Amino acid sequence: MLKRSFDSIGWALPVNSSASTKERILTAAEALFAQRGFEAASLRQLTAAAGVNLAAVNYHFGSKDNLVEEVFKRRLDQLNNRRLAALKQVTAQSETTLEDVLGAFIRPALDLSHDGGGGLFMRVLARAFAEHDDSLRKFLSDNYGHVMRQFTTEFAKLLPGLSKEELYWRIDLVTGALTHAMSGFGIIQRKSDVSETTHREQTAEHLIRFAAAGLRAP
Amino acid sequence: MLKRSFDSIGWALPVNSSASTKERILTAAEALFAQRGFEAASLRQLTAAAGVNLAAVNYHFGSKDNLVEEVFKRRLDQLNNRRLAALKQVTAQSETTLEDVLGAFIRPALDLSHDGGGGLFMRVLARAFAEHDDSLRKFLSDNYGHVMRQFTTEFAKLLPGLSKEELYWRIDLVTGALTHAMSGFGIIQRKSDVSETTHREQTAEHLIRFAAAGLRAP
DNA sequence: CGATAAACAAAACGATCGTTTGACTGGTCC
DNA sequence: GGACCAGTCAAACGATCGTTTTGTTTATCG
Repeated sequence: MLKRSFDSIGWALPVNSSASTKERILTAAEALFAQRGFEAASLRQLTAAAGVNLAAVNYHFGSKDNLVEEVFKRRLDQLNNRRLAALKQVTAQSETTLEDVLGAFIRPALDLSHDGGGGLFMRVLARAFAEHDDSLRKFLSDNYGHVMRQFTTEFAKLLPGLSKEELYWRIDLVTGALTHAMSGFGIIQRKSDVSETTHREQTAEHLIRFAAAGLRAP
Repeated sequence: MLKRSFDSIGWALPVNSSASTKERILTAAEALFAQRGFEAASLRQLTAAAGVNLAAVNYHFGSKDNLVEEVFKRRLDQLNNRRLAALKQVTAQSETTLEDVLGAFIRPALDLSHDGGGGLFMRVLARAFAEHDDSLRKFLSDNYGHVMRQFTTEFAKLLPGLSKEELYWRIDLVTGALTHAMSGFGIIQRKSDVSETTHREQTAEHLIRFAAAGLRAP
């Protein structure tokens, strides 16, 4: 198989021994999926990392596929809720700027990369994006659709000169830039003398500045 | 395993029966890797699609890993050459605009998605991006580095007001938007009444307009 | 022609995969 | 106490994986 620099996990998983078996599986799954991908991550690696029996996955989740779906749902619901809450907050202000809405779109996504105990989920999502599965597309559309529609409506208000098609295109490109930044693949790497929080805020600022100008393009 | 809408390939591969075994394997591999991923695509599916014997892969390429690398190299070399040629052409003009350089960066990548017999490679690349493997990062850096440096130099000339760090960030975000657009995952889908060529040119125009504004952001 | 080597094909190899089975545990309720 | 049940565990199942082996065909060249 492909030689990877992490044929063994290499770092200890933060297994909370007091957590339930289900929780421990979910936590380990998120990390392992992010690191190895859905197909390459085996249930034997996963259950060993989680400190549970091999059969526990099929017992608690029915199948590996269901586990994948659960890992997704857990984080996507979080992201959706935070995005909508942030959007509600900025639109409640007397004057809402494009940067405000972009912040509500971008910051919860970047935040997700480091809290909730995981922080690797965005890589999972980036991988899933790339997998380009039709059933995944439908799943994301079902779970993301209403959020994207709300943001699109707000963007449209703030960019009245844009045609619908042009607007869809540009939001799509913003999503691409955001996904790329989140996946951490880009050339920009956090320097060791910058804290994770600071780096995330810098990323958000760069993204918002870039995206705002792109959206406002003539 | 994950239920996919294409558990069987579903469409006939354009296997040129006169092509050499090596070529047929490479062509089939590119399509299958794009569709299923590197890990999920089995040599049995691959060789069946290519119309060659199972052992042919290990005979001609040594291993599945080497095959993956060859698939990459073949397309990346093409992309690098076309980008550099396009860049050389626009910088030879009396006046080079930011849009020109962006076109030289973006158009060869978009073109790659539909010619050369494959057209699925960019999905492969997008997947690879998301896999976030360190060895892959090194591989891409080795094969991409000099091209990116040349483009960065040109961008720097055209955007004298930008700090180096800011410039790196913005080029990275442009790359993200480009990758996303190429992967075809976005909400924007080609309509059936638009030809592939037209759709590609529209994509290029949207991308260039968006990226130029983003790069020029105050 | 005979020799040499590259190319192809069929079959099997050991390993690993997701999943299932059946036994055993500890606790809960009648 | 005995019946019940969710949970855990070791062990095994059949399938599929990448790779190797072994033998045959095909082509090249002295």
